[in-house]
Amino acid sequence: MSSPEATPAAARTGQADRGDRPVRAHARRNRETLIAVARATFAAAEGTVSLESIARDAGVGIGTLYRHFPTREALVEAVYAAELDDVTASASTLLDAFPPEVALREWMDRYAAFVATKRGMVDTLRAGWASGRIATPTTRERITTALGMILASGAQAGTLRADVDPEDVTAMLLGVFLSTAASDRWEQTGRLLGLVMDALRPPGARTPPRRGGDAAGGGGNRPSP
Amino acid sequence: MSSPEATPAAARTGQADRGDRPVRAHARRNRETLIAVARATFAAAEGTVSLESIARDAGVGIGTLYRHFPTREALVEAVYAAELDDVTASASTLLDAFPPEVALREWMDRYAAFVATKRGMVDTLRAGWASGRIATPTTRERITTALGMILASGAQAGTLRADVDPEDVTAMLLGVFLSTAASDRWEQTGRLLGLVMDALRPPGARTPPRRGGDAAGGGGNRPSP
DNA sequence: AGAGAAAGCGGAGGGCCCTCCGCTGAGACC
DNA sequence: GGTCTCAGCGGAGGGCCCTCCGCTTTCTCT
Repeated sequence: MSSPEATPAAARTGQADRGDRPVRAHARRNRETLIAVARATFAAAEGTVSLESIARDAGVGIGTLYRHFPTREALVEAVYAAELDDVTASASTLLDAFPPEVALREWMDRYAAFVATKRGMVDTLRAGWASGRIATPTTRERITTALGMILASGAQAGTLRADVDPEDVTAMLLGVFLSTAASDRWEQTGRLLGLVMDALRPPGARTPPRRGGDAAGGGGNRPSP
Repeated sequence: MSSPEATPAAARTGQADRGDRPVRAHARRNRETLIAVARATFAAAEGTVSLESIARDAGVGIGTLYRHFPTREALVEAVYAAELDDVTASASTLLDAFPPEVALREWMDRYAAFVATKRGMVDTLRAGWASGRIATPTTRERITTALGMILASGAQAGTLRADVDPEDVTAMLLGVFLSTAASDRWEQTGRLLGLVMDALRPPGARTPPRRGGDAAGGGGNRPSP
């Protein structure tokens, strides 16, 4: 995802390529092809996906796939990270539109929906999350940042606790997804997220009736998709 | 332990029931050897364990291992289930000794500690939990039953919510373990269990200062980044 | 005791994972 | 353009997973 290495202004070749060409063109293209094929394959497949089939479909050798993505997790994370922007970006959008505690629940739902579409890679994603191999520096941090923004806003408004570490909430969410997002336990995911919400409200502010709509003045189930 | 149907060890009693085929003595011994070897190997190993090495160490062919345990999960669950009794049994013991909400937290801690010792099989356990392949009929149910006992007791005492499904709490716990029990995030596990406790208290009964910036009771010395 | 049946055994085999390494050709420099 | 060089390529190879099937051993019945 990043181009760390910096070739010292190799720009002056015949055709200037926007000033920065650290990687060979063909290598970059291979990488992109691999991600594209992987995304499609992961989305289509239900169970495990063979990396060799991805390499084959992308028209490269298995060695090339492993050159670009040293582990299965690396490839999965690349696909996952590439699509995560929508989720993280929606945090501030939601905060503009709703009070923090409503925005939080809504954001959780969106994240859950996002994860639910990752069928073909859930297993790997799961293993990677759990072991910290995935998302420690990159992805998880982005999630935690988005989450932290909402939590801080709610803390200021007094509708969310101020004494929780956003990282703990991230872990909690991943845990909920890990334990429910695999099968068809979609409603259970919703109930568990409700429990998480309950844990995040300040002592006095819990809404007694649990089922139904949490309301809070704005309709528990948001109108948006 | 499962032991689907244990015919009286009619290894070679003169008369055996004809409707009911006893398991051959040697087959049973093989099964037990496999579980014993697997338990030792899983406990010793840190990462993934080769099933072929288990079969080899048990002195049987790989085919025999797969005959007894058709999937890796089946073997892991057999080992796991065999040691689960201590945990489930402790539920009623704890209820005798403590008020329900204290017993609940204590029980969670014990379960967490138990899972934490399962190092060599966490990955498989995780995948099995998440997919429902493990523990759906057997193990998970035992956990849920133990948990339900504590929850019911707390509900009656008014110190725990009455409107939560024990199965949801089981899923929540598994989620917490799934997302933290892998690495050394032991203290995070504690904090997350604290959040779960908060979610399970009835609206009025939350203890305001207890957890938070500092820690829950014992040694939450986690530095927040 | 002897024989027949089938439960149970073991390992070959095919597929996937990931590593390693010799070769090719893109790009830099002349 | 021509040459040099190493980034990048591809696939062979070793290990593990799991299946399949012919052979062995145990148990039952006579």
